[in-house]
Amino acid sequence: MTPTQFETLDGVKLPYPLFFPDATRAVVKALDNTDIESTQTPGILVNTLHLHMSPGADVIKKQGGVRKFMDWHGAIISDSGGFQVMSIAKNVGGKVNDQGVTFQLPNQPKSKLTPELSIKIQLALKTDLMVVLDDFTPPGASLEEARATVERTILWAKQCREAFDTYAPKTGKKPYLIGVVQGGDHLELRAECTKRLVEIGFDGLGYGGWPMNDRGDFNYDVPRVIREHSPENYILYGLGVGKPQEVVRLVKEGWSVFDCVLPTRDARHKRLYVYNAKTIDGIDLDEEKFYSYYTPDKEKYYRDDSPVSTACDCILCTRYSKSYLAHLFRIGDMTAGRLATIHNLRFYSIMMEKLRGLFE
RNA sequence: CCAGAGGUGGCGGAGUGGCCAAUCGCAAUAGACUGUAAAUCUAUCGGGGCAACCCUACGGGGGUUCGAAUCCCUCCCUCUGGA
Repeated sequence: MTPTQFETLDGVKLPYPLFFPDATRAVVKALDNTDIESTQTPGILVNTLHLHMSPGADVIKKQGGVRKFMDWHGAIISDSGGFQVMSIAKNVGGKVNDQGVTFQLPNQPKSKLTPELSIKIQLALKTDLMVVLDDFTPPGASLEEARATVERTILWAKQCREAFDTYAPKTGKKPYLIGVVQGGDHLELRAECTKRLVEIGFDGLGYGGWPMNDRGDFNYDVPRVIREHSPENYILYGLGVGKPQEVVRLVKEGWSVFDCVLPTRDARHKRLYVYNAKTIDGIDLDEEKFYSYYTPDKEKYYRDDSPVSTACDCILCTRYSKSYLAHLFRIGDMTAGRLATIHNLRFYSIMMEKLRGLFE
């Protein structure tokens, strides 16, 4: 049986599937909590490494966890910093070895992360779901390179499991602990990695990072293989997944948790998602093209007093016109990014509501 | 009327004899963005062949020169100060 509900540390139960927008540094860019709540977003994701660097786990621990720190009432999950192993340590500055990772960004203090420290920080953050530190397999990695990252990922996964069992509270609800499958495009390696992680034992498995092939197409073989080798009751989590159609398809294939920067980043970058249907009831996620991109600052919208979408009940669509939004983007006001982000998050939450039927 | 300053591509604004179809910024158009180094980045941006080419272009007209947005003459217009 695929799990049907996600339980927070406070005992709040949320129905799957769940999409958590990224609040990497304990803030969804351009929004405050009342904005996020208005989009009916059930939870958010924060990042271990970023919060470790600022304000520091001690600051947040002292205040009782991120939830209290930022006064967020929904679910809150954390990423380990594993993705930054690739995006920062391997690309910009830093070192990776079996002991852990050091990160060095220009004009920033050096920062270090080990599997144990990542878990300790996440426990201090008091998130509802946490992820093991993993060694990212870069896109296009050879079998040999991929195997090396898999071995290190397994090693770290064991250490994370041990750290979790040692330091997690002995009583009460514990956070979910998620292992991460690496292995790149090598399916047999993905399968092996999955099996070995299951052997160690987790509440679920995640994978992601850069799930596209060379042509930029989403590779659905990888999640399929992971699913085939995972126990029925595992939470399957698409880390950093994905575009709307990708989320829809993975939900249909049994994946239940997602986080992604796309809706929020795209919003700030003037890409809004708009359902092709005229009303919310009319939305059909089974249609091949169920949505379109809307670029808000085009000249042709300067005088358009209609709403961005009639198949949306967000603040932007119920209150403001295309013309007003175009104006806000044109003059570069922050409110443009805010309204666009609210809209895109509502787009995703509507999508997840529609997908809920598949889990009942 | 006199004295200064100036008129450059949709706009702002460089360029003062050839390397200028003309730096750059804005606007416009197209694209990218997937466990956030990102309110970012990339490309195009006079017309046509869409390359090595040709045409129309730097207020109008005329001239000097092998060659002018750049020099000279003249006209028109704008701004500032003075009668």
